[in-house]
Amino acid sequence: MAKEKQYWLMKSEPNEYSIDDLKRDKKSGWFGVRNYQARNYMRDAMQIGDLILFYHSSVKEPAVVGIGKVASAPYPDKTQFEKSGKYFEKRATKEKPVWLLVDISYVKKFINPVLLSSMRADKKLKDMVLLKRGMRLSIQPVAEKEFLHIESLGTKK
DNA sequence: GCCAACGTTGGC
DNA sequence: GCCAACGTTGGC
Repeated sequence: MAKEKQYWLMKSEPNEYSIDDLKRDKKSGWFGVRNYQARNYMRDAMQIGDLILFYHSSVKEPAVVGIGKVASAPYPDKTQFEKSGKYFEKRATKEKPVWLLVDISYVKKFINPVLLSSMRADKKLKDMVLLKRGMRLSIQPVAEKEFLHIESLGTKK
């Protein structure tokens, strides 16, 4: 049941977890997602090998800053069991976890961050989920042609 | 720091 | 099951 490769965009605040953190760690669990739609993408849709646009949000110049890759099957987010942590989920049990996540591995950091403002101005990206009004979902599907275009913008000298 | 747009919660 | 109130996200 090998499906075609899929593409995603995942937002992170760089003071929480940045592309440089991922570069250092090589691989990391995507902890702390507490939105059902984002969880469902990780739990039901993502496949090992899918590529990720790594996006920095809540900064002066929001931008896609690099690429990652889905590196695991979904598994329970351990932070939901940490009673004193901010991600604690009282409805969750070990048998029935509420929140699942996948591991993301580092692929590359862009030479040129692709700014949100330049993506908005780019006709080729006019249908991107990210650019839709009111869109704040932290994990979003990305079309292949959008992914390839952003990758070329980010990596060209 | 503001605030629009969403998502979640909880009373009824 | 509705919906008002509240909380959060995230660009500006």
